[in-house]
Amino acid sequence: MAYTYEHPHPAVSVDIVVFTIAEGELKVLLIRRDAAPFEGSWALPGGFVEMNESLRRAAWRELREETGLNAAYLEQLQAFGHPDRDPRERVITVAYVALIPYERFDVQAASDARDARLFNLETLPELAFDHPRILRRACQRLKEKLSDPIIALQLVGKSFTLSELQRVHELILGKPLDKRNFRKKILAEGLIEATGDERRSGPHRPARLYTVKDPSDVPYAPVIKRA
Amino acid sequence: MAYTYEHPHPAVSVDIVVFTIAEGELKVLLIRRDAAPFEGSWALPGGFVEMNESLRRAAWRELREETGLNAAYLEQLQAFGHPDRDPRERVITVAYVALIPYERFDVQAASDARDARLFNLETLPELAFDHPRILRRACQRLKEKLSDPIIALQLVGKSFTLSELQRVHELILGKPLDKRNFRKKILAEGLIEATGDERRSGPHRPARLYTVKDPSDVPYAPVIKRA
DNA sequence: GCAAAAGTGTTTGAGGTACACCCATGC
DNA sequence: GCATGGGTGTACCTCAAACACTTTTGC
Repeated sequence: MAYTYEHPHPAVSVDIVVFTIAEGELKVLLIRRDAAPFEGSWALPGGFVEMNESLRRAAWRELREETGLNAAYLEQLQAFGHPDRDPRERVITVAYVALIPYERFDVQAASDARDARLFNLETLPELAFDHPRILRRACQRLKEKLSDPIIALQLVGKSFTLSELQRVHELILGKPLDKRNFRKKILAEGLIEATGDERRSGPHRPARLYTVKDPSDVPYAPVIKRA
Repeated sequence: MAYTYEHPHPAVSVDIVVFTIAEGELKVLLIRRDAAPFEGSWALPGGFVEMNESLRRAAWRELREETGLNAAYLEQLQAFGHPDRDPRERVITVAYVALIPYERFDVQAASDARDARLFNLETLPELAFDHPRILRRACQRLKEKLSDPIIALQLVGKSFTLSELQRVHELILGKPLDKRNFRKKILAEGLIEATGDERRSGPHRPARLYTVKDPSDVPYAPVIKRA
Protein backbone atom coordinates (compact mmCIF):
# COMPACT_ATOMS: atom_id res chain seq x y z
CA MET A 1 0.00 0.00 0.00
CA ALA A 2 1.29 3.44 -0.90
CA TYR A 3 0.35 7.01 -0.09
CA THR A 4 0.83 9.76 -2.60
CA TYR A 5 0.90 13.53 -2.08
CA GLU A 6 1.29 16.46 -4.40
CA HIS A 7 4.01 17.95 -2.20
CA PRO A 8 6.69 16.16 -0.24
CA HIS A 9 5.71 15.35 3.35
CA PRO A 10 8.00 14.58 6.23
CA ALA A 11 7.36 11.69 8.56
CA VAL A 12 6.31 12.73 12.07
CA SER A 13 7.25 10.80 15.16
CA VAL A 14 6.98 11.23 18.89
CA ASP A 15 9.79 10.45 21.30
CA ILE A 16 9.33 10.21 25.02
CA VAL A 17 11.87 11.00 27.69
CA VAL A 18 10.74 8.81 30.57
CA PHE A 19 12.18 9.80 33.93
CA THR A 20 11.91 7.76 37.08
CA ILE A 21 13.73 7.35 40.35
CA ALA A 22 15.28 3.94 40.87
CA GLU A 23 18.02 2.76 43.19
CA GLY A 24 18.09 6.24 44.63
CA GLU A 25 19.04 7.79 41.29
CA LEU A 26 17.31 9.74 38.55
CA LYS A 27 17.05 7.45 35.56
CA VAL A 28 15.89 7.65 31.99
CA LEU A 29 14.36 4.82 30.01
CA LEU A 30 16.08 3.79 26.79
CA ILE A 31 15.35 1.12 24.26
CA ARG A 32 17.89 -0.77 22.22
CA ARG A 33 17.27 -0.38 18.51
CA ASP A 34 16.84 -3.67 16.71
CA ALA A 35 16.92 -2.23 13.20
CA ALA A 36 18.91 0.20 11.09
CA PRO A 37 19.78 2.98 11.36
CA PHE A 38 21.68 3.00 14.64
CA GLU A 39 20.99 -0.71 15.06
CA GLY A 40 22.21 -1.88 18.43
CA SER A 41 22.52 1.56 19.93
CA TRP A 42 20.10 3.01 22.44
CA ALA A 43 17.28 5.44 21.77
CA LEU A 44 14.38 7.17 23.41
CA PRO A 45 11.15 5.20 23.17
CA GLY A 46 8.95 6.54 20.40
CA GLY A 47 7.50 5.93 17.00
CA PHE A 48 5.49 7.38 14.18
CA VAL A 49 2.29 9.29 14.70
CA GLU A 50 -0.75 7.63 13.22
CA MET A 51 -3.06 9.65 11.05
CA ASN A 52 -6.07 9.58 13.32
CA GLU A 53 -4.46 10.29 16.66
CA SER A 54 -3.28 13.47 18.33
CA LEU A 55 0.38 13.96 19.19
CA ARG A 56 -0.30 13.44 22.85
CA ARG A 57 -2.23 10.29 22.19
CA ALA A 58 0.58 9.00 20.00
CA ALA A 59 3.07 9.59 22.79
CA TRP A 60 0.80 7.75 25.18
CA ARG A 61 0.34 4.84 22.80
CA GLU A 62 4.02 4.48 22.01
CA LEU A 63 4.88 4.54 25.65
CA ARG A 64 2.44 1.76 26.35
CA GLU A 65 3.40 -0.30 23.32
CA GLU A 66 7.10 -0.06 23.83
CA THR A 67 7.26 -0.27 27.58
CA GLY A 68 3.91 -1.40 28.96
CA LEU A 69 3.83 1.78 30.99
CA ASN A 70 0.92 4.06 31.61
CA ALA A 71 2.49 7.44 32.02
CA ALA A 72 1.73 9.27 35.20
CA TYR A 73 2.62 12.64 33.77
CA LEU A 74 3.10 13.51 30.14
CA GLU A 75 4.03 16.92 28.83
CA GLN A 76 5.12 18.13 25.44
CA LEU A 77 8.73 19.28 25.38
CA GLN A 78 9.14 20.64 21.86
CA ALA A 79 9.46 19.64 18.24
CA PHE A 80 12.84 18.78 16.74
CA GLY A 81 13.13 18.95 12.99
CA HIS A 82 16.60 19.38 11.63
CA PRO A 83 16.53 18.10 8.07
CA ASP A 84 19.18 15.45 8.55
CA ARG A 85 18.32 14.19 12.00
CA ASP A 86 17.25 10.85 10.51
CA PRO A 87 19.35 9.37 7.70
CA ARG A 88 16.41 7.49 6.15
CA GLU A 89 14.06 10.32 5.37
CA ARG A 90 12.99 13.65 6.77
CA VAL A 91 11.51 12.95 10.18
CA ILE A 92 10.18 15.63 12.45
CA THR A 93 9.77 14.47 16.00
CA VAL A 94 7.74 15.89 18.82
CA ALA A 95 9.37 15.13 22.15
CA TYR A 96 7.45 14.50 25.36
CA VAL A 97 8.58 14.21 28.94
CA ALA A 98 6.99 11.50 31.08
CA LEU A 99 7.36 11.08 34.82
CA ILE A 100 6.59 7.74 36.38
CA PRO A 101 7.01 6.52 39.92
CA TYR A 102 9.20 3.45 39.95
CA GLU A 103 6.55 1.38 41.68
CA ARG A 104 4.46 1.60 38.52
CA PHE A 105 7.19 0.29 36.33
CA ASP A 106 6.30 -2.92 34.59
CA VAL A 107 8.35 -2.90 31.46
CA GLN A 108 8.04 -6.66 31.20
CA ALA A 109 4.38 -6.18 30.35
CA ALA A 110 5.25 -4.45 27.09
CA SER A 111 3.41 -5.97 24.17
CA ASP A 112 6.27 -4.92 21.91
CA ALA A 113 8.75 -6.05 24.52
CA ARG A 114 12.14 -4.93 23.33
CA ASP A 115 15.32 -4.55 25.22
CA ALA A 116 14.51 -1.66 27.55
CA ARG A 117 16.64 -0.39 30.42
CA LEU A 118 16.90 2.44 32.85
CA PHE A 119 20.09 4.47 32.63
CA ASN A 120 21.71 6.85 34.97
CA LEU A 121 22.17 10.26 33.37
CA GLU A 122 25.89 10.23 34.11
CA THR A 123 26.53 6.88 32.48
CA LEU A 124 24.58 7.03 29.26
CA PRO A 125 25.38 4.79 26.34
CA GLU A 126 25.72 6.10 22.78
CA LEU A 127 22.37 7.47 21.72
CA ALA A 128 20.78 7.32 18.29
CA PHE A 129 19.74 10.30 16.16
CA ASP A 130 19.67 13.67 17.92
CA HIS A 131 18.47 12.03 21.10
CA PRO A 132 21.34 13.43 23.18
CA ARG A 133 20.09 16.89 22.41
CA ILE A 134 16.49 15.99 23.18
CA LEU A 135 17.55 14.45 26.45
CA ARG A 136 19.53 17.52 27.44
CA ARG A 137 16.55 19.74 26.78
CA ALA A 138 14.36 17.39 28.80
CA CYS A 139 16.68 17.59 31.80
CA GLN A 140 16.71 21.34 31.54
CA ARG A 141 12.91 21.51 31.34
CA LEU A 142 12.59 19.20 34.31
CA LYS A 143 14.74 21.55 36.38
CA GLU A 144 12.78 24.58 35.30
CA LYS A 145 9.48 22.94 36.16
CA LEU A 146 10.59 21.70 39.55
CA SER A 147 9.29 24.87 41.15
CA ASP A 148 5.86 23.35 40.53
CA PRO A 149 5.51 21.01 43.49
CA ILE A 150 3.55 18.41 41.56
CA ILE A 151 6.58 17.49 39.46
CA ALA A 152 8.47 15.76 42.23
CA LEU A 153 5.26 14.19 43.50
CA GLN A 154 4.95 12.39 40.16
CA LEU A 155 8.19 10.57 40.87
CA VAL A 156 7.42 9.14 44.28
CA GLY A 157 5.03 6.38 45.21
CA LYS A 158 1.56 6.56 46.68
CA SER A 159 3.05 7.21 50.07
CA PHE A 160 6.52 8.53 50.65
CA THR A 161 8.78 10.03 53.28
CA LEU A 162 9.92 13.62 53.21
CA SER A 163 13.49 12.43 52.80
CA GLU A 164 12.48 10.56 49.67
CA LEU A 165 10.79 13.63 48.26
CA GLN A 166 13.79 15.75 49.11
CA ARG A 167 16.06 13.30 47.36
CA VAL A 168 13.96 13.64 44.21
CA HIS A 169 14.43 17.39 44.26
CA GLU A 170 18.14 17.01 44.88
CA LEU A 171 18.57 14.57 42.02
CA ILE A 172 16.79 16.85 39.58
CA LEU A 173 18.63 19.95 40.68
CA GLY A 174 21.91 18.15 41.04
CA LYS A 175 22.69 19.75 44.37
CA PRO A 176 21.95 19.10 48.05
CA LEU A 177 19.14 20.92 49.84
CA ASP A 178 18.76 21.87 53.46
CA LYS A 179 16.48 19.46 55.28
CA ARG A 180 14.70 21.96 57.48
CA ASN A 181 14.16 24.51 54.75
CA PHE A 182 12.91 21.85 52.40
CA ARG A 183 10.36 20.51 54.84
CA LYS A 184 9.17 23.97 55.76
CA LYS A 185 8.53 24.88 52.14
CA ILE A 186 6.94 21.61 51.09
CA LEU A 187 4.58 21.50 54.03
CA ALA A 188 3.68 25.17 53.56
CA GLU A 189 2.46 24.31 50.06
CA GLY A 190 -0.28 22.31 51.70
CA LEU A 191 -0.44 19.61 49.04
CA ILE A 192 0.58 16.68 51.18
CA GLU A 193 -0.30 15.34 54.61
CA ALA A 194 0.99 12.66 56.95
CA THR A 195 -0.85 9.37 56.72
CA GLY A 196 -0.10 8.51 60.34
CA ASP A 197 1.86 5.46 59.28
CA GLU A 198 5.58 5.11 59.48
CA ARG A 199 8.19 3.33 57.47
CA ARG A 200 11.09 1.64 59.18
CA SER A 201 14.01 0.85 56.94
CA GLY A 202 17.22 0.47 58.86
CA PRO A 203 19.03 1.19 62.03
CA HIS A 204 17.43 4.54 62.66
CA ARG A 205 14.24 6.26 63.66
CA PRO A 206 11.24 5.38 61.47
CA ALA A 207 10.10 8.02 58.97
CA ARG A 208 6.58 9.39 58.76
CA LEU A 209 4.73 8.63 55.55
CA TYR A 210 2.97 11.31 53.55
CA THR A 211 0.49 11.29 50.68
CA VAL A 212 -1.07 13.80 48.37
CA LYS A 213 -4.02 15.38 50.15
CA ASP A 214 -6.29 15.89 47.18
CA PRO A 215 -5.48 13.71 44.16
CA SER A 216 -7.19 16.21 41.88
CA ASP A 217 -4.40 18.67 42.70
CA VAL A 218 -1.99 16.27 41.08
CA PRO A 219 -3.18 15.17 37.65
CA TYR A 220 -2.40 11.53 37.01
CA ALA A 221 -1.18 11.12 40.56
CA PRO A 222 -1.29 7.68 42.03
CA VAL A 223 -4.86 6.99 42.97
CA ILE A 224 -5.08 7.14 46.70
CA LYS A 225 -7.57 5.07 48.61
CA ARG A 226 -8.98 7.17 51.42
CA ALA A 227 -10.25 5.70 54.65
CA MET B 1 4.91 15.88 -9.59
CA ALA B 2 3.91 13.46 -6.88
CA TYR B 3 5.54 12.07 -3.79
CA THR B 4 4.82 8.55 -2.62
CA TYR B 5 5.44 6.94 0.74
CA GLU B 6 4.89 3.48 2.11
CA HIS B 7 3.10 4.87 5.17
CA PRO B 8 0.80 7.87 5.37
CA HIS B 9 2.58 11.12 6.21
CA PRO B 10 1.04 14.25 7.63
CA ALA B 11 1.84 17.66 6.25
CA VAL B 12 3.92 19.83 8.58
CA SER B 13 3.56 23.57 8.77
CA VAL B 14 4.87 26.38 10.92
CA ASP B 15 2.70 29.20 12.21
CA ILE B 16 4.11 32.33 13.74
CA VAL B 17 2.51 34.49 16.39
CA VAL B 18 4.03 37.89 15.74
CA PHE B 19 3.69 40.32 18.61
CA THR B 20 4.49 43.99 18.44
CA ILE B 21 3.57 47.17 20.22
CA ALA B 22 1.75 49.70 18.08
CA GLU B 23 -0.42 52.66 18.99
CA GLY B 24 0.41 51.95 22.59
CA GLU B 25 -1.18 48.51 22.46
CA LEU B 26 0.03 44.92 22.23
CA LYS B 27 -0.85 43.67 18.77
CA VAL B 28 -0.66 40.44 16.85
CA LEU B 29 -0.14 40.14 13.12
CA LEU B 30 -2.79 38.29 11.12
CA ILE B 31 -3.15 37.58 7.43
CA ARG B 32 -6.40 37.30 5.56
CA ARG B 33 -6.74 33.94 3.86
CA ASP B 34 -7.29 34.16 0.15
CA ALA B 35 -8.11 30.50 -0.40
CA ALA B 36 -10.22 27.72 1.09
CA PRO B 37 -10.56 26.53 3.74
CA PHE B 38 -11.48 29.51 5.88
CA GLU B 39 -11.24 31.81 2.84
CA GLY B 40 -11.67 35.40 3.90
CA SER B 41 -11.08 34.79 7.57
CA TRP B 42 -7.89 35.73 9.36
CA ALA B 43 -5.02 33.43 10.29
CA LEU B 44 -1.56 33.41 11.77
CA PRO B 45 1.16 33.81 9.18
CA GLY B 46 2.72 30.47 8.33
CA GLY B 47 3.13 27.79 5.74
CA PHE B 48 4.50 24.37 4.99
CA VAL B 49 7.95 23.28 5.99
CA GLU B 50 10.23 22.52 3.06
CA MET B 51 12.15 19.29 3.06
CA ASN B 52 15.60 20.77 3.33
CA GLU B 53 15.07 23.38 6.02
CA SER B 54 14.83 23.19 9.78
CA LEU B 55 11.65 24.17 11.59
CA ARG B 56 13.18 27.38 12.79
CA ARG B 57 14.39 28.26 9.36
CA ALA B 58 10.95 27.56 7.96
CA ALA B 59 9.41 29.92 10.48
CA TRP B 60 11.94 32.55 9.57
CA ARG B 61 11.34 32.12 5.86
CA GLU B 62 7.56 32.20 6.12
CA LEU B 63 7.71 35.29 8.22
CA ARG B 64 9.82 37.03 5.63
CA GLU B 65 7.79 35.79 2.67
CA GLU B 66 4.43 36.63 4.10
CA THR B 67 5.25 39.84 5.86
CA GLY B 68 8.63 41.13 4.71
CA LEU B 69 9.73 41.05 8.33
CA ASN B 70 13.01 39.90 9.74
CA ALA B 71 12.10 38.60 13.16
CA ALA B 72 13.92 40.11 16.07
CA TYR B 73 13.19 37.23 18.37
CA LEU B 74 11.87 33.82 17.39
CA GLU B 75 11.15 31.03 19.81
CA GLN B 76 9.37 27.74 19.39
CA LEU B 77 6.09 27.60 21.25
CA GLN B 78 4.97 24.00 20.73
CA ALA B 79 3.55 21.61 18.19
CA PHE B 80 -0.19 21.34 17.63
CA GLY B 81 -1.41 18.19 15.98
CA HIS B 82 -5.03 17.33 16.57
CA PRO B 83 -6.08 15.11 13.71
CA ASP B 84 -8.89 17.31 12.46
CA ARG B 85 -7.35 20.74 12.92
CA ASP B 86 -7.20 21.17 9.14
CA PRO B 87 -10.14 19.97 7.06
CA ARG B 88 -8.02 19.29 3.97
CA GLU B 89 -5.58 16.75 5.30
CA ARG B 90 -3.70 15.93 8.45
CA VAL B 91 -1.50 18.91 9.19
CA ILE B 92 0.77 19.14 12.19
CA THR B 93 1.91 22.64 12.89
CA VAL B 94 4.81 23.89 14.93
CA ALA B 95 4.02 27.29 16.39
CA TYR B 96 6.62 29.99 16.97
CA VAL B 97 6.44 33.27 18.82
CA ALA B 98 8.14 36.28 17.23
CA LEU B 99 8.70 39.64 18.86
CA ILE B 100 9.38 42.66 16.67
CA PRO B 101 9.73 46.31 17.56
CA TYR B 102 7.22 48.34 15.62
CA GLU B 103 9.91 50.51 14.08
CA ARG B 104 11.08 47.48 12.12
CA PHE B 105 7.68 46.79 10.66
CA ASP B 106 7.59 46.98 6.92
CA VAL B 107 4.81 44.66 5.93
CA GLN B 108 4.48 46.45 2.60
CA ALA B 109 7.81 44.96 1.60
CA ALA B 110 6.39 41.45 1.61
CA SER B 111 7.17 39.62 -1.58
CA ASP B 112 4.02 37.57 -1.11
CA ALA B 113 2.19 40.70 -0.07
CA ARG B 114 -1.20 39.63 1.16
CA ASP B 115 -3.68 41.44 3.26
CA ALA B 116 -1.87 41.66 6.59
CA ARG B 117 -2.95 43.64 9.62
CA LEU B 118 -2.15 44.15 13.26
CA PHE B 119 -4.96 43.34 15.65
CA ASN B 120 -5.55 44.21 19.21
CA LEU B 121 -5.92 41.09 21.33
CA GLU B 122 -9.26 42.25 22.67
CA THR B 123 -10.79 42.84 19.26
CA LEU B 124 -9.75 39.82 17.27
CA PRO B 125 -11.62 38.74 14.16
CA GLU B 126 -12.70 35.15 13.56
CA LEU B 127 -9.59 33.03 13.27
CA ALA B 128 -9.01 30.04 11.01
CA PHE B 129 -8.15 26.50 12.15
CA ASP B 130 -7.14 26.11 15.79
CA HIS B 131 -5.38 29.46 15.71
CA PRO B 132 -7.38 30.82 18.64
CA ARG B 133 -5.88 28.11 20.79
CA ILE B 134 -2.37 28.72 19.48
CA LEU B 135 -2.74 32.42 20.12
CA ARG B 136 -3.93 31.85 23.68
CA ARG B 137 -0.94 29.64 24.39
CA ALA B 138 1.35 32.25 22.88
CA CYS B 139 -0.04 34.97 25.16
CA GLN B 140 0.40 32.69 28.14
CA ARG B 141 3.98 31.89 27.18
CA LEU B 142 4.76 35.55 26.68
CA LYS B 143 3.59 36.30 30.21
CA GLU B 144 5.61 33.45 31.66
CA LYS B 145 8.75 34.57 29.86
CA LEU B 146 8.42 38.21 30.81
CA SER B 147 10.54 37.60 33.89
CA ASP B 148 13.41 37.40 31.42
CA PRO B 149 14.23 41.05 30.88
CA ILE B 150 15.20 40.60 27.25
CA ILE B 151 11.61 39.84 26.24
CA ALA B 152 10.30 43.35 26.70
CA LEU B 153 13.48 44.78 25.19
CA GLN B 154 12.61 42.97 21.97
CA LEU B 155 9.46 45.03 21.67
CA VAL B 156 10.89 48.50 22.01
CA GLY B 157 13.02 50.42 19.54
CA LYS B 158 16.74 51.06 19.52
CA SER B 159 16.31 53.71 22.15
CA PHE B 160 13.37 53.96 24.46
CA THR B 161 12.13 55.62 27.60
CA LEU B 162 11.54 53.75 30.83
CA SER B 163 7.87 54.59 30.61
CA GLU B 164 7.70 52.90 27.22
CA LEU B 165 9.39 49.81 28.58
CA GLN B 166 7.08 49.79 31.57
CA ARG B 167 4.09 50.05 29.26
CA VAL B 168 5.28 46.94 27.41
CA HIS B 169 5.38 45.00 30.66
CA GLU B 170 1.96 46.25 31.62
CA LEU B 171 0.43 45.31 28.29
CA ILE B 172 1.80 41.78 28.46
CA LEU B 173 0.80 41.27 32.07
CA GLY B 174 -2.51 43.04 31.62
CA LYS B 175 -2.12 45.02 34.82
CA PRO B 176 -0.53 48.28 35.94
CA LEU B 177 2.88 48.32 37.60
CA ASP B 178 4.36 50.69 40.12
CA LYS B 179 6.68 53.17 38.43
CA ARG B 180 9.32 53.33 41.14
CA ASN B 181 9.48 49.61 41.72
CA PHE B 182 9.66 48.97 38.01
CA ARG B 183 12.55 51.35 37.46
CA LYS B 184 14.42 50.03 40.44
CA LYS B 185 14.20 46.46 39.21
CA ILE B 186 14.97 47.17 35.56
CA LEU B 187 17.98 49.31 36.33
CA ALA B 188 19.26 46.77 38.84
CA GLU B 189 19.38 44.19 36.06
CA GLY B 190 22.12 46.26 34.51
CA LEU B 191 21.18 45.54 30.90
CA ILE B 192 20.34 49.05 29.85
CA GLU B 193 21.89 52.48 30.23
CA ALA B 194 20.88 56.06 29.54
CA THR B 195 22.09 57.43 26.24
CA GLY B 196 22.22 60.98 27.55
CA ASP B 197 19.62 62.08 25.04
CA GLU B 198 16.06 62.96 25.85
CA ARG B 199 12.80 62.68 24.05
CA ARG B 200 10.21 65.42 24.31
CA SER B 201 6.75 64.44 23.28
CA GLY B 202 4.11 66.68 24.77
CA PRO B 203 3.33 69.14 27.44
CA HIS B 204 5.48 67.56 30.10
CA ARG B 205 9.01 66.97 31.20
CA PRO B 206 11.22 65.24 28.58
CA ALA B 207 12.08 61.58 29.17
CA ARG B 208 15.58 60.17 29.24
CA LEU B 209 16.37 57.69 26.52
CA TYR B 210 17.91 54.30 27.25
CA THR B 211 19.50 51.60 25.14
CA VAL B 212 20.74 48.08 25.63
CA LYS B 213 24.27 48.25 27.03
CA ASP B 214 25.71 45.19 25.37
CA PRO B 215 23.82 44.01 22.28
CA SER B 216 25.21 40.51 22.73
CA ASP B 217 23.13 40.24 25.91
CA VAL B 218 20.05 40.56 23.78
CA PRO B 219 20.12 38.19 20.84
CA TYR B 220 18.71 39.77 17.70
CA ALA B 221 18.42 43.08 19.47
CA PRO B 222 18.35 46.16 17.34
CA VAL B 223 21.90 46.83 16.25
CA ILE B 224 23.12 49.78 18.20
CA LYS B 225 25.68 52.15 16.81
CA ARG B 226 28.11 53.01 19.55
CA ALA B 227 30.02 56.25 19.65
C1' DG C 1 -0.77 78.75 35.72
C1' DC C 2 -2.22 74.38 34.65
C1' DA C 3 -2.30 69.91 32.80
C1' DA C 4 0.53 66.00 31.92
C1' DA C 5 4.06 62.71 32.20
C1' DA C 6 9.03 62.20 34.24
C1' DG C 7 11.60 61.37 37.95
C1' DT C 8 12.89 59.95 42.83
C1' DG C 9 13.39 56.70 48.51
C1' DT C 10 11.77 54.57 52.33
C1' DT C 11 9.18 51.22 54.88
C1' DT C 12 7.17 46.73 55.40
C1' DG C 13 6.29 41.90 54.94
C1' DA C 14 7.23 37.42 52.84
C1' DG C 15 10.06 34.11 51.62
C1' DG C 16 14.65 32.04 51.08
C1' DT C 17 19.00 30.73 53.27
C1' DA C 18 22.18 29.46 56.84
C1' DC C 19 22.86 26.78 60.68
C1' DA C 20 23.12 22.51 65.18
C1' DC C 21 21.14 19.45 68.05
C1' DC C 22 18.18 15.58 69.95
C1' DC C 23 15.37 11.25 68.66
C1' DA C 24 14.24 6.48 67.62
C1' DT C 25 15.82 2.52 65.84
C1' DG C 26 18.77 -2.07 64.40
C1' DC C 27 22.54 -4.35 65.33
C1' DG D 1 26.42 1.86 72.90
C1' DC D 2 26.95 3.35 68.48
C1' DA D 3 25.98 4.28 63.88
C1' DT D 4 22.26 5.87 60.98
C1' DG D 5 18.93 8.69 59.11
C1' DG D 6 14.48 11.30 61.15
C1' DG D 7 12.89 15.24 63.01
C1' DT D 8 12.79 20.24 64.77
C1' DG D 9 13.42 26.39 65.30
C1' DT D 10 15.67 30.79 64.93
C1' DA D 11 18.24 34.69 62.92
C1' DC D 12 19.38 37.05 58.87
C1' DC D 13 19.03 38.76 54.32
C1' DT D 14 17.01 39.63 49.88
C1' DC D 15 13.46 40.96 47.16
C1' DA D 16 8.69 42.40 46.09
C1' DA D 17 5.02 45.63 47.26
C1' DA D 18 3.00 49.80 48.96
C1' DC D 19 3.11 54.52 48.89
C1' DA D 20 3.45 60.74 47.53
C1' DC D 21 5.63 64.48 46.07
C1' DT D 22 8.67 67.50 43.03
C1' DT D 23 10.27 68.55 38.22
C1' DT D 24 9.98 70.02 33.53
C1' DT D 25 7.68 71.02 29.78
C1' DG D 26 3.74 72.85 26.02
C1' DC D 27 0.06 75.49 25.68
